[in-house]
Amino acid sequence: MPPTTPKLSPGEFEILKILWKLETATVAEVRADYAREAAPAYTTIMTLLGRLVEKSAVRVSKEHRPFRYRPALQRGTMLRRRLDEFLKTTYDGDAHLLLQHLLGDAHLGASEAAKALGTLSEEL
Amino acid sequence: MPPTTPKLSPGEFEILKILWKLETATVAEVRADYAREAAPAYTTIMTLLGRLVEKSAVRVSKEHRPFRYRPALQRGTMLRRRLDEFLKTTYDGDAHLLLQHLLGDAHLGASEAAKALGTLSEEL
DNA sequence: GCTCAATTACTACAGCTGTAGGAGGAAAAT
DNA sequence: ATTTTCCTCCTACAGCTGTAGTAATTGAGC
Repeated sequence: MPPTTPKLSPGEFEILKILWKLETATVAEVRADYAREAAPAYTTIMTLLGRLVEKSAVRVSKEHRPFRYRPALQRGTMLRRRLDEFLKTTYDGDAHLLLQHLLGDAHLGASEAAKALGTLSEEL
Repeated sequence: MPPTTPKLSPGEFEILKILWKLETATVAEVRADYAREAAPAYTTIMTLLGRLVEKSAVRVSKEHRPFRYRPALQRGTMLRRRLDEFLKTTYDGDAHLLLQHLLGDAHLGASEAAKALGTLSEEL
Protein backbone atom coordinates (compact mmCIF):
# COMPACT_ATOMS: atom_id res chain seq x y z
CA MET A 1 0.00 0.00 0.00
CA PRO A 2 1.63 3.17 -1.21
CA PRO A 3 1.87 6.07 1.23
CA THR A 4 0.66 8.43 -1.48
CA THR A 5 -2.97 8.77 -2.36
CA PRO A 6 -3.95 6.53 -5.23
CA LYS A 7 -4.82 8.38 -8.38
CA LEU A 8 -8.48 7.70 -9.08
CA SER A 9 -10.41 8.20 -12.26
CA PRO A 10 -13.59 10.29 -12.13
CA GLY A 11 -15.80 7.23 -12.27
CA GLU A 12 -13.90 5.56 -9.48
CA PHE A 13 -14.07 8.65 -7.34
CA GLU A 14 -17.81 8.87 -7.86
CA ILE A 15 -18.20 5.44 -6.37
CA LEU A 16 -15.90 6.22 -3.51
CA LYS A 17 -18.07 9.21 -2.68
CA ILE A 18 -21.07 6.95 -2.44
CA LEU A 19 -19.16 4.62 -0.15
CA TRP A 20 -18.30 7.51 2.15
CA LYS A 21 -21.95 8.36 2.33
CA LEU A 22 -23.12 4.83 3.00
CA GLU A 23 -20.05 3.94 5.06
CA THR A 24 -20.29 0.42 3.74
CA ALA A 25 -22.25 -1.05 0.86
CA THR A 26 -22.80 -3.91 -1.55
CA VAL A 27 -22.68 -3.47 -5.30
CA ALA A 28 -26.45 -3.27 -5.41
CA GLU A 29 -26.55 -0.65 -2.68
CA VAL A 30 -24.01 1.47 -4.46
CA ARG A 31 -26.00 1.14 -7.62
CA ALA A 32 -29.25 2.07 -5.87
CA ASP A 33 -27.65 5.25 -4.66
CA TYR A 34 -27.29 6.53 -8.19
CA ALA A 35 -31.05 6.69 -7.86
CA ARG A 36 -32.28 9.40 -10.18
CA GLU A 37 -30.68 9.25 -13.60
CA ALA A 38 -28.30 6.95 -15.34
CA ALA A 39 -27.00 4.30 -13.01
CA PRO A 40 -24.26 2.29 -14.72
CA ALA A 41 -24.79 -1.44 -15.20
CA TYR A 42 -24.30 -3.68 -12.19
CA THR A 43 -21.17 -5.16 -13.70
CA THR A 44 -19.79 -1.74 -14.50
CA ILE A 45 -19.96 -0.86 -10.83
CA MET A 46 -18.29 -4.13 -10.02
CA THR A 47 -15.47 -3.33 -12.38
CA LEU A 48 -14.91 0.07 -10.83
CA LEU A 49 -15.07 -1.33 -7.32
CA GLY A 50 -12.54 -3.95 -8.33
CA ARG A 51 -10.19 -1.28 -9.60
CA LEU A 52 -10.65 0.72 -6.42
CA VAL A 53 -9.69 -2.34 -4.41
CA GLU A 54 -6.62 -2.89 -6.60
CA LYS A 55 -5.62 0.69 -5.93
CA SER A 56 -6.14 0.15 -2.21
CA ALA A 57 -8.69 2.92 -2.02
CA VAL A 58 -11.41 0.52 -0.97
CA ARG A 59 -11.41 -2.63 1.12
CA VAL A 60 -13.79 -5.52 0.60
CA SER A 61 -15.15 -8.04 3.03
CA LYS A 62 -15.93 -11.38 1.43
CA GLU A 63 -17.26 -12.96 4.60
CA HIS A 64 -20.88 -12.95 3.59
CA ARG A 65 -22.15 -13.37 0.10
CA PRO A 66 -23.06 -10.10 -1.28
CA PHE A 67 -19.59 -8.72 -0.61
CA ARG A 68 -19.40 -5.52 1.34
CA TYR A 69 -17.17 -2.65 0.30
CA ARG A 70 -15.93 0.21 2.42
CA PRO A 71 -13.57 3.16 1.88
CA ALA A 72 -9.96 2.66 2.93
CA LEU A 73 -9.37 6.36 3.52
CA GLN A 74 -11.31 9.07 5.25
CA ARG A 75 -13.09 11.57 3.09
CA GLY A 76 -11.27 14.53 4.59
CA THR A 77 -7.90 13.00 3.94
CA MET A 78 -8.66 12.33 0.34
CA LEU A 79 -10.22 15.73 -0.22
CA ARG A 80 -7.24 17.53 1.25
CA ARG A 81 -4.86 15.61 -0.93
CA ARG A 82 -6.91 16.31 -3.97
CA LEU A 83 -7.03 19.98 -3.10
CA ASP A 84 -3.29 19.91 -2.71
CA GLU A 85 -2.90 18.36 -6.11
CA PHE A 86 -5.36 20.76 -7.69
CA LEU A 87 -3.66 23.76 -6.15
CA LYS A 88 -0.30 22.59 -7.40
CA THR A 89 -1.27 21.64 -10.92
CA THR A 90 -3.92 24.15 -11.82
CA TYR A 91 -2.91 27.14 -9.71
CA ASP A 92 0.80 26.38 -9.64
CA GLY A 93 0.59 26.57 -5.87
CA ASP A 94 -0.81 30.07 -5.72
CA ALA A 95 -3.24 29.57 -2.85
CA HIS A 96 -3.88 33.27 -2.65
CA LEU A 97 -5.23 33.40 -6.18
CA LEU A 98 -7.35 30.34 -5.58
CA LEU A 99 -8.78 32.06 -2.52
CA GLN A 100 -9.54 35.16 -4.53
CA HIS A 101 -11.40 33.18 -7.12
CA LEU A 102 -13.25 31.26 -4.48
CA LEU A 103 -14.39 34.38 -2.67
CA GLY A 104 -14.87 36.47 -5.76
CA ASP A 105 -17.18 34.24 -7.74
CA ALA A 106 -20.60 33.24 -6.54
CA HIS A 107 -19.17 30.23 -4.77
CA LEU A 108 -19.36 31.75 -1.35
CA GLY A 109 -22.03 34.32 -0.67
CA ALA A 110 -21.20 37.28 1.55
CA SER A 111 -22.86 35.66 4.53
CA GLU A 112 -21.03 32.40 3.98
CA ALA A 113 -17.76 34.20 3.69
CA ALA A 114 -18.50 36.19 6.81
CA LYS A 115 -19.11 33.00 8.72
CA ALA A 116 -15.84 31.51 7.55
CA LEU A 117 -14.22 34.77 8.35
CA GLY A 118 -15.47 34.59 11.88
CA THR A 119 -14.12 31.13 12.42
CA LEU A 120 -10.81 32.15 11.00
CA SER A 121 -10.63 35.32 13.08
CA GLU A 122 -10.75 33.30 16.25
CA GLU A 123 -7.66 31.47 15.16
CA LEU A 124 -5.67 34.61 14.55
CA MET B 1 -16.43 27.02 -30.44
CA PRO B 2 -18.46 25.59 -27.59
CA PRO B 3 -19.46 28.02 -24.83
CA THR B 4 -18.26 25.53 -22.23
CA THR B 5 -14.61 25.15 -21.39
CA PRO B 6 -12.98 22.35 -23.29
CA LYS B 7 -11.93 19.44 -21.15
CA LEU B 8 -8.16 19.22 -21.31
CA SER B 9 -5.91 16.37 -20.36
CA PRO B 10 -3.07 17.05 -17.89
CA GLY B 11 -0.49 17.06 -20.64
CA GLU B 12 -2.49 19.47 -22.74
CA PHE B 13 -3.02 21.77 -19.80
CA GLU B 14 0.68 21.80 -19.09
CA ILE B 15 1.32 23.15 -22.54
CA LEU B 16 -1.42 25.70 -22.25
CA LYS B 17 0.22 26.98 -19.09
CA ILE B 18 3.43 27.52 -20.98
CA LEU B 19 1.56 29.40 -23.66
CA TRP B 20 0.02 31.68 -21.07
CA LYS B 21 3.46 32.42 -19.79
CA LEU B 22 4.99 33.08 -23.19
CA GLU B 23 1.81 34.62 -24.59
CA THR B 24 2.69 33.17 -27.96
CA ALA B 25 5.19 30.53 -28.99
CA THR B 26 6.41 28.07 -31.59
CA VAL B 27 6.73 24.37 -30.92
CA ALA B 28 10.44 24.80 -30.28
CA GLU B 29 9.84 27.64 -27.85
CA VAL B 30 7.29 25.62 -25.92
CA ARG B 31 9.72 22.78 -25.80
CA ALA B 32 12.54 25.00 -24.61
CA ASP B 33 10.39 26.14 -21.72
CA TYR B 34 10.34 22.67 -20.25
CA ALA B 35 13.97 23.51 -19.66
CA ARG B 36 15.10 21.58 -16.63
CA GLU B 37 14.07 17.94 -16.78
CA ALA B 38 12.21 15.79 -19.18
CA ALA B 39 10.99 17.76 -22.14
CA PRO B 40 8.79 15.59 -24.35
CA ALA B 41 9.87 15.01 -27.94
CA TYR B 42 9.28 17.78 -30.44
CA THR B 43 6.60 15.76 -32.18
CA THR B 44 4.90 14.96 -28.91
CA ILE B 45 4.46 18.65 -28.27
CA MET B 46 3.13 19.04 -31.77
CA THR B 47 0.58 16.35 -31.15
CA LEU B 48 -0.60 17.99 -27.96
CA LEU B 49 -0.74 21.42 -29.56
CA GLY B 50 -2.75 19.92 -32.39
CA ARG B 51 -5.23 18.47 -29.95
CA LEU B 52 -5.46 21.79 -28.14
CA VAL B 53 -6.27 23.49 -31.42
CA GLU B 54 -8.93 20.86 -32.19
CA LYS B 55 -10.46 21.58 -28.82
CA SER B 56 -10.39 25.30 -29.53
CA ALA B 57 -8.27 25.98 -26.49
CA VAL B 58 -5.42 27.28 -28.60
CA ARG B 59 -5.30 29.19 -31.87
CA VAL B 60 -2.54 28.85 -34.41
CA SER B 61 -1.24 31.32 -36.90
CA LYS B 62 0.15 29.68 -40.04
CA GLU B 63 1.22 32.91 -41.65
CA HIS B 64 4.91 32.44 -41.16
CA ARG B 65 6.70 29.17 -41.20
CA PRO B 66 7.39 28.11 -37.76
CA PHE B 67 3.72 28.34 -36.82
CA ARG B 68 2.89 30.40 -33.78
CA TYR B 69 0.46 29.18 -31.14
CA ARG B 70 -1.41 31.27 -28.59
CA PRO B 71 -4.03 30.54 -25.93
CA ALA B 72 -7.63 31.06 -26.95
CA LEU B 73 -8.79 31.74 -23.40
CA GLN B 74 -7.46 33.85 -20.61
CA ARG B 75 -5.77 32.12 -17.75
CA GLY B 76 -8.15 33.51 -15.16
CA THR B 77 -11.17 32.32 -17.07
CA MET B 78 -9.85 28.83 -17.38
CA LEU B 79 -8.70 28.67 -13.78
CA ARG B 80 -12.07 29.82 -12.48
CA ARG B 81 -13.88 27.22 -14.53
CA ARG B 82 -11.55 24.53 -13.36
CA LEU B 83 -12.05 25.61 -9.78
CA ASP B 84 -15.77 25.48 -10.37
CA GLU B 85 -15.50 21.98 -11.70
CA PHE B 86 -13.21 20.89 -8.91
CA LEU B 87 -15.48 22.34 -6.27
CA LYS B 88 -18.46 20.57 -7.77
CA THR B 89 -16.91 17.18 -8.33
CA THR B 90 -14.53 16.79 -5.43
CA TYR B 91 -16.23 18.89 -2.77
CA ASP B 92 -19.77 18.42 -4.01
CA GLY B 93 -20.08 22.17 -4.07
CA ASP B 94 -19.20 22.70 -0.44
CA ALA B 95 -17.13 25.84 -0.82
CA HIS B 96 -17.05 26.32 2.90
CA LEU B 97 -15.28 23.02 3.45
CA LEU B 98 -12.85 23.75 0.67
CA LEU B 99 -12.09 27.06 2.34
CA GLN B 100 -11.52 25.34 5.65
CA HIS B 101 -9.08 22.93 4.12
CA LEU B 102 -7.32 25.70 2.27
CA LEU B 103 -6.91 27.83 5.38
CA GLY B 104 -6.32 24.94 7.71
CA ASP B 105 -3.48 23.22 5.99
CA ALA B 106 -0.17 24.88 5.38
CA HIS B 107 -1.40 26.30 2.10
CA LEU B 108 -1.94 29.79 3.38
CA GLY B 109 0.01 31.08 6.32
CA ALA B 110 -1.72 33.21 8.94
CA SER B 111 -0.35 36.40 7.45
CA GLU B 112 -1.46 35.44 3.98
CA ALA B 113 -4.90 34.64 5.23
CA ALA B 114 -5.06 37.90 7.12
CA LYS B 115 -4.24 39.80 3.98
CA ALA B 116 -6.97 38.06 2.04
CA LEU B 117 -9.23 38.64 4.97
CA GLY B 118 -8.58 42.34 4.84
CA THR B 119 -9.42 42.53 1.19
CA LEU B 120 -12.59 40.64 1.80
CA SER B 121 -13.59 42.74 4.78
CA GLU B 122 -13.65 45.83 2.63
CA GLU B 123 -16.23 44.23 0.46
CA LEU B 124 -18.59 43.43 3.29
C1' DG C 1 17.27 24.11 -59.89
C1' DC C 2 19.11 21.06 -56.33
C1' DT C 3 20.19 19.72 -51.63
C1' DC C 4 19.80 19.98 -46.89
C1' DA C 5 17.93 21.26 -42.64
C1' DA C 6 13.90 22.59 -40.28
C1' DT C 7 9.12 21.93 -39.76
C1' DT C 8 4.80 19.82 -40.27
C1' DA C 9 1.58 15.86 -41.21
C1' DC C 10 0.38 11.25 -40.68
C1' DT C 11 0.51 6.98 -38.30
C1' DA C 12 1.18 3.91 -34.35
C1' DC C 13 0.71 2.01 -30.12
C1' DA C 14 0.38 0.85 -25.19
C1' DG C 15 -2.02 2.00 -20.89
C1' DC C 16 -6.12 3.88 -18.62
C1' DT C 17 -11.23 4.50 -18.39
C1' DG C 18 -16.13 3.72 -18.99
C1' DT C 19 -18.95 0.49 -20.41
C1' DA C 20 -20.93 -3.96 -20.23
C1' DG C 21 -21.82 -9.04 -21.87
C1' DG C 22 -21.52 -13.90 -20.90
C1' DA C 23 -20.00 -17.91 -18.14
C1' DG C 24 -20.11 -20.01 -14.06
C1' DG C 25 -20.83 -20.66 -9.07
C1' DA C 26 -23.70 -20.27 -4.89
C1' DA C 27 -27.78 -19.70 -2.46
C1' DA C 28 -32.81 -19.78 -2.29
C1' DA C 29 -37.19 -21.59 -3.60
C1' DT C 30 -39.80 -25.43 -4.79
C1' DA D 1 -32.51 -32.77 -5.88
C1' DT D 2 -33.53 -29.40 -9.40
C1' DT D 3 -34.44 -25.10 -10.91
C1' DT D 4 -34.11 -20.39 -10.71
C1' DT D 5 -32.00 -16.40 -9.43
C1' DC D 6 -28.43 -13.60 -7.69
C1' DC D 7 -23.76 -12.51 -7.62
C1' DT D 8 -19.02 -12.75 -9.07
C1' DC D 9 -15.35 -13.44 -12.42
C1' DC D 10 -13.30 -13.00 -16.75
C1' DT D 11 -13.18 -10.93 -21.10
C1' DA D 12 -13.88 -7.30 -24.51
C1' DC D 13 -13.74 -3.14 -26.63
C1' DA D 14 -13.85 1.72 -28.07
C1' DG D 15 -12.20 6.35 -26.92
C1' DC D 16 -8.73 9.23 -24.71
C1' DT D 17 -3.82 10.21 -23.46
C1' DG D 18 1.19 10.26 -23.58
C1' DT D 19 4.60 9.15 -26.32
C1' DA D 20 7.10 9.34 -30.49
C1' DG D 21 8.75 7.55 -35.25
C1' DT D 22 8.51 8.15 -40.26
C1' DA D 23 7.15 10.45 -44.25
C1' DA D 24 6.33 14.55 -46.68
C1' DT D 25 7.00 19.37 -47.35
C1' DT D 26 9.03 23.76 -47.52
C1' DG D 27 12.28 27.40 -47.39
C1' DA D 28 17.27 28.59 -47.57
C1' DG D 29 21.68 28.35 -49.12
C1' DC D 30 24.52 26.79 -52.99
